[in-house]
Amino acid sequence: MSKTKVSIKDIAQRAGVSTALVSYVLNGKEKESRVGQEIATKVRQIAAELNYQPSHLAKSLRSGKTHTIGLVIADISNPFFANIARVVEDEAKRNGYTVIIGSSDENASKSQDLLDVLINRQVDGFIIVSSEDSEEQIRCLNDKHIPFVLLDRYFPDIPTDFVSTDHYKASYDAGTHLVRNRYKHIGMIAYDSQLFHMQERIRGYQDALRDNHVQAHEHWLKRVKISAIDTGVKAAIDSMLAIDQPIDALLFATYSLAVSGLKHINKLGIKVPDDLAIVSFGQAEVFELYYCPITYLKQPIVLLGQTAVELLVKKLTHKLTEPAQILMKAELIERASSKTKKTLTI
Amino acid sequence: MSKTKVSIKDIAQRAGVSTALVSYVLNGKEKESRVGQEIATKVRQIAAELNYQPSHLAKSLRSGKTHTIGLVIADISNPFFANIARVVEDEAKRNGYTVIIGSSDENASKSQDLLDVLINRQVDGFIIVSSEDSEEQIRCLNDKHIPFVLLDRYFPDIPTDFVSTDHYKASYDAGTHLVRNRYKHIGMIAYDSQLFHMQERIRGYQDALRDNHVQAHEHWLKRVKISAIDTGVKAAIDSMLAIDQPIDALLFATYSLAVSGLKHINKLGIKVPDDLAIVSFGQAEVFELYYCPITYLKQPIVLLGQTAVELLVKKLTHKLTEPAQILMKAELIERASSKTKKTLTI
DNA sequence: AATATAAAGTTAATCGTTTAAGCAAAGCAA
DNA sequence: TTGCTTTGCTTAAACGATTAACTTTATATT
Repeated sequence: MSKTKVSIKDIAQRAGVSTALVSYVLNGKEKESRVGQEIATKVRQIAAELNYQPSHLAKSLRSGKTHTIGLVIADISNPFFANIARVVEDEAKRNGYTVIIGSSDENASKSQDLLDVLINRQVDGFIIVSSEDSEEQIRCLNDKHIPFVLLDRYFPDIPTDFVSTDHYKASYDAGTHLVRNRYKHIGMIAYDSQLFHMQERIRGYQDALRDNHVQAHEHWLKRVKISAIDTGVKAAIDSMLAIDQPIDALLFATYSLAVSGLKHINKLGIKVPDDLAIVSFGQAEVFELYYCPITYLKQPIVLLGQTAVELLVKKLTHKLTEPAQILMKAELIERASSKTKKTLTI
Repeated sequence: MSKTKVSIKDIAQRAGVSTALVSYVLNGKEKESRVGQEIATKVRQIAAELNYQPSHLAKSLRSGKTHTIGLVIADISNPFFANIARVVEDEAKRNGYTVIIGSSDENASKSQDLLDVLINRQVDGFIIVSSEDSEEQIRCLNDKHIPFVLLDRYFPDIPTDFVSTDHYKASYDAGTHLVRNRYKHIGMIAYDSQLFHMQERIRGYQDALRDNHVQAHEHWLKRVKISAIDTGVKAAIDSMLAIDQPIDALLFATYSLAVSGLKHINKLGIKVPDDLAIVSFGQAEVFELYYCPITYLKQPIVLLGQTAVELLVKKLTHKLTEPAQILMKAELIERASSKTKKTLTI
């Protein structure tokens, strides 16, 4: 009923003591500060009676710690990031932290804005899925000694902590899987991005072909601008099918590319996997429910998110000294979309 | 380079004035506070030089306003909520607010925890997609005069502001659509929930059948526990197909139910729409990419989110006096999964 | 008895900002 | 000269909590 929030001062008044004493008691520092037993219990009781809730703001202002983590992702409405966000949220809560999420739209300037806003809000640290052209921003955070952990994407040239999937290996596995299943004309659609994880996915694909003695065709690899996925993917697929050695298998570098690509493939009336085998990064219901379930690379989202939080919290509490750079394995979930190719029996 | 954050005090020192003056200038109160022209520009210049960023914490502590909105949803990893979250995030940012998102898992106690944490963080207000059994919590917020706007779900018995889809009409439209397309045995799978929006969806379905002179069968409506979706949906579908008048069309009350249901339907080898027509609430890629694209009820997510933020901001700035209760229409997107039933020609 | 130690609590500064109230100097009118 | 207004700026309290440093009283030690 009491309109005003109850503060430490109110408790002090009722107990007839100073605010300092109340603070000591409520922070469990009675021993160090030699507070009397009776008065301590009295204070605690009054606090309970008044349903005292300490002010986060005041605490933070004093301590410089907000117990808040900034999570910077590309887009919360993308299932991959939404799942990451959920894991981070839960794990952070377990550690007494609150998360503020911001979407950068894979855009350097938005990403910078976000960082500024969050720094201004004095988040204690960041978990960042870096976006295109944000290398300088990460360098800057490093220089300013702002604690952060990179998630899923990292910059090999910057010495930062990170938790990431082994994108190279994942892609390599996907390529090898397709070759083993007798596909010989394997295409890949990736983002037109300088980000290292994308380069690694591409390199993994290329090495897989090379190591398996498949002569890659230059038109089998297409890079699509992130700003125009649908038109880019459409053009890429059309061209990959029109060349002299048309593809019989296609690897999508991301979930969004796959969704866009599958739409187009449906429209073209192409049959998966008989006309075209499919493997994709990412995971979602759509891969399960497609008429021909899609083989995909399942990233260890829960572990990635949990580890990132764990690492960051350790940094924040100075329990982490040496740099942590963690790579995790993606799992290839084999479904019908890439099953062994039927060879023509003449 | 300067290690410490620059405060108003630093500026005051350099300018040789008091902190009060700096504050006046930086808040554009030079006129009211009769600050000299020269000194004002000097202060502004120094602030720019030092790249001064006011401390949100201090401001908030003083003003009691954090310019933060708490968004309480069931689960950020669910596409519907993820999309809502994205819209709310963007719209809030446009208004100078930061959003803290929390997932309640459709669970009253988690929801209460969330509210407590966020109130303690002194968010200025809430946007809430209420969860099961949270009616009392909403009443409580109302009593405490904590500003909030309900989103998508509301309680008819509590006088609150809300922005919601017209669930009844949406469901009614879906039912009518199926009847018009010659389906006569129409089932519905809903959540076993007391929440009004779910009751409305059910009522809409029932009224649609009644108004179209379809005699409903008691086993055509199944309520599934939210804690065991997969098993519940499986049992529901099995039973709806096993009865004497098996269903030829099925309406899913939510996206999650549909995903679960479609999985099972696939496993059973049931053909959509020939064996069973499908309509579902929600929207997602999976509905587009299913072998037979799914007819769905498209909720005006962007408008819902934007309006909720707009309303809340108005409340927070006292520009809203009378209660706002807004219902928006869902759009029925007709796809192949509910196309006109082939009637047997003998 | 003199002094040291311990016990129990208070004072006041601090975090960074806002803002009501105050003060001094100058301008103006009578 | 006296008094009033205006201008330009400062003082200090407040928001709510923490904490180093201090005071006071009681008890123990030599």
